Amino acid sequence: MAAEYGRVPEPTLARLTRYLRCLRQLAEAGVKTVSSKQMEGKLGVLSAQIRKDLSYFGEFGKPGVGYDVQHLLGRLTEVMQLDREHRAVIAGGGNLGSALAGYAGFAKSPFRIVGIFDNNFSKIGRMLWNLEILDIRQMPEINKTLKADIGIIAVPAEAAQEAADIMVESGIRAILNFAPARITVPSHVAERNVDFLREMEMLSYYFDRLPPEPNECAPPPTDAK
Amino acid sequence: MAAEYGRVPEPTLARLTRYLRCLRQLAEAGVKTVSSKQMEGKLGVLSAQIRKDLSYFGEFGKPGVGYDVQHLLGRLTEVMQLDREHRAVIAGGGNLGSALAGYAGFAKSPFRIVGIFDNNFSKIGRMLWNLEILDIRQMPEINKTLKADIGIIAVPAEAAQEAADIMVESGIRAILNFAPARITVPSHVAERNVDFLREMEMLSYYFDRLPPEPNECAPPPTDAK
DNA sequence: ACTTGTGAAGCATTTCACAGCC
DNA sequence: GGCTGTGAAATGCTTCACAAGT
Repeated sequence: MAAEYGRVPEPTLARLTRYLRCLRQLAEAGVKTVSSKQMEGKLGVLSAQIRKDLSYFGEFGKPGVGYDVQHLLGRLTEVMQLDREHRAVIAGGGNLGSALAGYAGFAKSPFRIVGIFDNNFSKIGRMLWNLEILDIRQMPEINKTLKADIGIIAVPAEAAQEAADIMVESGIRAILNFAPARITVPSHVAERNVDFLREMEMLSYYFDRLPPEPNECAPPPTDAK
Repeated sequence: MAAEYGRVPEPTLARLTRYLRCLRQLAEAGVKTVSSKQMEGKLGVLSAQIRKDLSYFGEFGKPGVGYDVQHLLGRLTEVMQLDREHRAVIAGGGNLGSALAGYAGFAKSPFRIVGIFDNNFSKIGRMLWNLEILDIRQMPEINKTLKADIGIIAVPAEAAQEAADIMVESGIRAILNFAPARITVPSHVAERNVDFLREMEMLSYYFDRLPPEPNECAPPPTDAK
């Protein structure tokens, strides 16, 4: 296990999760076989890109035929390590932490929320869904039994680094940071950011820089490309 | 207005939002002047990268001195069009929509949530924070008065495309999609995705592919600041 | 006839390195 | 001395195009 594949580009990893979703749908629909060209039609990713992405992890297809849906689904699930349960704790019992703890989409995923923590005494002890909000200062001790390896940061920007530090001390190996602030973690801890304020700011940039809405007329032959 | 800068790489725009946050902090701290090298120290972005990014939009610095914090902050805020209010509507009155509608971080941003919609009659009419949940089927009509230009999709994956279509029909010009599903929009509408399940799946990949935790030995010369 | 897997070409972004200015 | 702005080099990712397999 934990096969070594050399450095895989991050965009490839991101697309892999899309291939997986597509394959799950195909499997559910009972489709036996799929070609990279068919997936291009469904996903809008060039077939050559799909084949190149898959080639980082092995040879899964048969020339002239395509890929066996079940087999490819299984292999990619292994590659992404989504074939085992991942236990996660949340830091922050506010709106966002609460929404994440109750997210229905986790049910069909390998991720389980096993603990929720806050530093605010008015929240500690309260129930959120089926979990009691615990004192974040006790996370290192409590996680010896919780055994979570993923930490989700859902606290205000100012508290994000502090939460990250406690998670690292608690033995967390991967952190998903929702706070609009950069955190620093040691190199043995994986980290990704979900920063929706940034995404909104980027949307803002594109205002008045989009093509005009086509009305009824034939589009002008401006071939600005 | 709406100055044309040629094609700006997306990674540059993403970093611009980080420069802005850094500059706001510096301005608040009363710092007058900053060099790209100092920002490299704070952000971990190479000074040459910072200067190249800024060069897409103009020449803001003085050789030998650096950048005037207030001036650069103002110019970048204009460039990103964050100097005017953006009105946003949310589709989906569940956990996530509710958390977004109540997000305290919007207070210090140019973004205002002006409406929240759902298709579920058991939710329509209920109050969420200070807003009544409205019938999403009426969004095209209601948005004539709301005049929102950003739409936030916080519905389950299966309903995401439907929500996007109604938003486009309502005159929305930019969509932020939180659903773990790809949506299709016309080219005059900007679109970005916030897909935290994907981020968790990518974290999963890195398990057992991280360097080992250092124990007692001399700390590595990581110059994290 | 159709599809995979992959070198090689093409393109985009990052990093280097330095002339010019304070 | 220190810093900016920017061509040029280096790197990394995507797309092409085709030999080989079914």
